[in-house]
Amino acid sequence: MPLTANQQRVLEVLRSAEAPLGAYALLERLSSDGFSAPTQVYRALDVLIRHGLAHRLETLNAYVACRLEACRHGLTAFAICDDCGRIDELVDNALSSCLGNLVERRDFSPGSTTIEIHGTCSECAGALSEPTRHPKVKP
Amino acid sequence: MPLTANQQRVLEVLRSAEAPLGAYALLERLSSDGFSAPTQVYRALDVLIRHGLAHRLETLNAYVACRLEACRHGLTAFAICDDCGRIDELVDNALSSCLGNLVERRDFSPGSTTIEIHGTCSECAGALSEPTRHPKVKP
DNA sequence: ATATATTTGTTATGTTATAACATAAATGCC
DNA sequence: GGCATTTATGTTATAACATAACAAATATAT
Ligand SMILES: [Zn+2]
Ligand SMILES: [Zn+2]
Ligand SMILES: [Zn+2]
Ligand SMILES: [Zn+2]
Repeated sequence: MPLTANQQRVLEVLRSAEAPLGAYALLERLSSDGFSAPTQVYRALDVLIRHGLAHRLETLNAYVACRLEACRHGLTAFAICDDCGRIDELVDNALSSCLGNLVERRDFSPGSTTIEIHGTCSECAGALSEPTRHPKVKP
Repeated sequence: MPLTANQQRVLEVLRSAEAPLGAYALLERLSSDGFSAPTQVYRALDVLIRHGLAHRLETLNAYVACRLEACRHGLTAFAICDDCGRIDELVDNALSSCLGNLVERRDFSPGSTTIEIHGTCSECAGALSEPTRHPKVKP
């Protein structure tokens, strides 16, 4: 199922970004491309997310392009560096089964699961005093 | 450290609710109590959350009273029933160590972690055709 | 009692997301 | 090709969630 022009444009901007972008930040970057209202961005994001090509980060109200193949076949956790804003996607069988067991014990039928880990990435932890690249990130 | 009057009032409303409440829903229920602006609710919530007496559910933009003692001593996951709106707090050592291992392998230093599992609770799964109690919940 | 800090009230504004409806473009059928 | 049906897009307006800024009131400490 191919993407429409708008959907491709949104995906390209997400892919070229080093950190998550909010819908209005996307809108700004796409205004030269004909986008004029948030609806257009949200509509494209909706499709991209349903296709697994992008993710919404609930704790940031922001969006990223999917960068992990395995992502479609498992539960994905996001490691979010609060210093540089970068996102790492984590898929792990142990984690999936852990959560599976946990909800099974409660007779809970899981649909979608959100896991977002805030903290400091290895690069930012190493370079203690260097300037950060994407300072606009929530604590 | 005792709570102020406003903080207690917000906490009481949260405790008496069967499902998470948004800040403006809280404001409505507290308007007869002198609350007149969202700031007042958010300020109280801020304190309650910092004290571990309440939680914010990122995927719902809503708030619940903490109902689990163990909560303060571990990573808490929230099982959110999309049918009835009820929340179950889950603390599990296996899950914690799973996540710990996972981030350690990536040299990521975790701060706070958000885990929210949407799905259907056992009661709602059992009572297949009964009317739901809190229909206003995101999918 | 008076200075200090904290809490509260109030108004305004910022940020994120959706509703509603009109237009345009693609798709499938004859 | 014409025509109906669906899908995508553009546009305007509004809803929902959250914070900034500042003044007034209250608590606390010396
Ligand atoms: Zn992904
Ligand atoms: Zn970093
Ligand atoms: Zn709790
Ligand atoms: Zn339920």
